[in-house]
Amino acid sequence: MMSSRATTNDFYEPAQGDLVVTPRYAGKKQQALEAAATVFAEKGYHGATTQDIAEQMGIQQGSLYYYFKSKEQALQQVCEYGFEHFVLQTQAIFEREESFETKLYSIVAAHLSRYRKRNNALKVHNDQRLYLPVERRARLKQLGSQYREQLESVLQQGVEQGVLRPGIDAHFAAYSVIGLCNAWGLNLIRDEHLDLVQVIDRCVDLLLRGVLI
Amino acid sequence: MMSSRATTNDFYEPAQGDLVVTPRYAGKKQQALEAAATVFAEKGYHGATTQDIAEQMGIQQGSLYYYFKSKEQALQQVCEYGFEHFVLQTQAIFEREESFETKLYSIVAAHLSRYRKRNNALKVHNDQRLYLPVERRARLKQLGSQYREQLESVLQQGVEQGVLRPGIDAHFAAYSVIGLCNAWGLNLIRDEHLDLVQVIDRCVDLLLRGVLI
DNA sequence: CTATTTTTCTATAAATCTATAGAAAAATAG
DNA sequence: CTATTTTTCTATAGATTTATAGAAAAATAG
Repeated sequence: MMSSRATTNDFYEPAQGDLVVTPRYAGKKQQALEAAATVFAEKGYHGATTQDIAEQMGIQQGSLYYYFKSKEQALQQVCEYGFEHFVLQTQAIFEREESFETKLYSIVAAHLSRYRKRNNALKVHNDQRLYLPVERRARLKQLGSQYREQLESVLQQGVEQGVLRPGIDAHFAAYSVIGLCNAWGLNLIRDEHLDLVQVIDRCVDLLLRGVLI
Repeated sequence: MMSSRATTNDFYEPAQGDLVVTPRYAGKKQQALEAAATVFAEKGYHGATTQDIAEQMGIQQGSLYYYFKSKEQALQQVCEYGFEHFVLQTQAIFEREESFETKLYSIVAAHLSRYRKRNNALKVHNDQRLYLPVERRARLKQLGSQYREQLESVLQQGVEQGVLRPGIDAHFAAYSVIGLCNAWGLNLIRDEHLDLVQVIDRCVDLLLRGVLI
């Protein structure tokens, strides 16, 4: 029996690139994604070679093409893998019934925790996705909008409920939350000794109350 | 007469790489730096070729090596050029005698304005400098520490003068200011229509007062 | 104008990298 | 165990890329 592993189309294949898959293949494909994520995160997309990725997996360079059609497809799949995880995980938080402050705390905590887990795929998404041609970024764009819109609506609700100052622009605030989290996320990766909980607390505190007395 | 353009050492040469320089050379070298900055900013260090840079300058690929010893040296010089400008410009602000709020405003304004001027070299410094081997990053590290320390001392003064809440950690706050500015800087580059002054006002407001009522 | 110096060009060596083809090895099914 | 399918390996074509050398052209000095 033939599996449908060899799809004819690069773009519409499902996330893992396979319709019918042996358990062994699924596991190795996962390994391939993580090897690619590790290498792309460290060396950047163009700085990394397929040789590097294969080495990281413990296979030969040519064998890598059993799991990826091309280096570019590997980048796309790593980005989607990392960001999808992230967005779906945060999804749940948006739907909870909680106070604004608690919700913001959960969002920041989820965002920063991911970095501490050294999520290479998410880092690759943040730093390298723009090296993909636009056609390959459609899904990423959709996920990004979804995330930002939901974050915006949390903030908008805060304004409407009178918890936030009336002058606060939800769009601006959403970008700022994301930006601050990404900046501290990098620090968390760089500096092993940073206390995750303390960083979360301080970020939330800064966002809520600012620095003034 | 011989100029000392050909230095024997890659690392200790002055910023422009030249001790004695004809005016024509100086101008062209400047062009070379900006061409490299433009190309590195758009395609990333590894994604860019010396061919791309030469094309951007309007010369042949081989001719580029009259201005740079290597592609790596070009990246180093672009990063130093961009960051040095930035740090020196901001230097002045730190030394002024002004209220905390005014000072913070000036700092954020200076940071963000640079991005709006599409400062490719600064973007390259932020995004690509880690692709340089450590030996080539010594000066950049020094400049970075200098900047962060001065920003920290502004914040520390704020705490000591009782303008800022006692719980504020100057180190954390300094990183946050930089992180927020860099995040919005990218947006300013991406979206031509963003109102610079509005972004500055909102960033400062968020940092000072947070989002809570 | 002529000689000298500076700048650019052309051509190319040498290294590297992606992607493919077909053989070999390993795993699985009957 | 044998046949089939899946996975990996080896070898390599073909394209790109960095960096260098030496000739040619342009600018400058005397």
